[in-house]
Parts: sequence; structure tokens; C-alpha cells
Amino acid sequence: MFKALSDPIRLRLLSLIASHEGGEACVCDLIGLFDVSQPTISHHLKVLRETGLVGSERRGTWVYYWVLPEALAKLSALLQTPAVPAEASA
Amino acid sequence: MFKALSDPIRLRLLSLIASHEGGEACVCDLIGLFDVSQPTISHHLKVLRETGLVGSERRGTWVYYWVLPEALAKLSALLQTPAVPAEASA
DNA sequence: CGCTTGCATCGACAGCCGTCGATACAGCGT
DNA sequence: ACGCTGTATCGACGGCTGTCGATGCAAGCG
Repeated sequence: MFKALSDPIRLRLLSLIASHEGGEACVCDLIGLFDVSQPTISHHLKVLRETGLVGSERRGTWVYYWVLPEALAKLSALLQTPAVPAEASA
Repeated sequence: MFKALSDPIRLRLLSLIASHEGGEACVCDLIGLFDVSQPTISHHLKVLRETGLVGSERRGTWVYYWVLPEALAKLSALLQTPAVPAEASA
């Protein structure tokens, strides 16, 4: 999961999707915002999807992506408790 | 920063240091817990240090590392607000 | 039914990064 | 001063991964 977020393009993709109108964006809205080719964007979106950070759905001709906040919440909680909670009583 | 956390060894190092007695650990306590060589551990600790995730101090013969919680808190907050805060009013 | 557009997949290549052994450096004990 | 232990740095190598062009597939349109 951290690995999925370790790429600047993927991080920006996530931010763009989340801040897009309706909380979702189609690929055609994203491929113009980067200096990389369309296959590369598609590849990064696939990584985000397989990591569980975003969901996707084909809607007619276009494919839409949206952020799954649960995954982000999990990571956020993890960073707030770096020590193992099971040993907290010691 | 996410890049620094994207390596399993670094992630475990961070967890081990945080959960160690006194919130800090010397390198000699860590090098035995992994299947990699001492230079590799030293390399990963350097990455964590340069990223601002941990602090280090030489104390006599040994070098101690501890976690800087501010960095983790920043990331945690970032994940809770995936959209850019500056555009929140829109 | 063929053409066009949107997106995904494939195969190949290059650069990055984690890894190691060897070595250098620092501090302590003798 | 010398050696010993703990840690960092160096140089090299291999595998992973981000990138591309080419191509394939899906859906709408004439």
C-alpha cells in the first residue's frame, strides 16, 4: 500500500480523483494532466485499483475511478499507532 | 516519505524502534532481527533518517535511533484529507 | 457493418534501488 | 599505542518498476 503511494504520479492521481467533481473522474480527464503517455496512466490506475485504493466502473464508453476512503483511513490509523497495541499494557 | 515507508524492512525497523524500550533502539539490537546484512540495515536507517522519520545520536560506542512522531502525524493527517484543503471552500 | 474513440494489455527497454562484501571510521579497553 | 567492537560508507551487481510504442478490446455512431 505504501508502495502504491510511493510514486508521485499515483499520489497525484489519487488527489485528482478525490478532488474531482462528484469524487470520481474518467480516465480521459486525467491523461492530459501528466507528461506521460496514456498506457502509463492506465498502468498506475491499475496499481491503485489492485491495491484497493480506488474503485473503477465502465460507464458506456468511459471508465470512471473513485477513491475508496477506507484504505486511506486504515493507513492513517496505522501511522497514529506505530507501536504494537498488544504490548501497551507492559 | 511514502517511498521511505514502501520498503518492508524500513517499515518494520520503524515499528521495532517505536516499540522498543524507551522508544529508542541501538543498531546492534536491530541487525540480528533481519535476514539482511549490517550494511543494508545501516542503509535503510540512513534513508529513514534523511526522510525525517527517525532521529539518531551516537552515545559512546553505540548509535541510537528513535522515531519522530511529527512526521507520522503529518502523513496521517494527509491521508484523512485526500483532497486539497485550499479548495475546500469550493 | 465498418469506422472512430476510449481504455487496457503486451513486450521491451532503462533507470532506480535493495543487496552484498570489502573497507573506513569512531570509540573503548588494555 | 594497539587491537577490538560497533557503525557507516563505497563500489558493484541484479532485480524490480516506470516508461514507451504497438496492439487489442469495448462501445457508440454513421
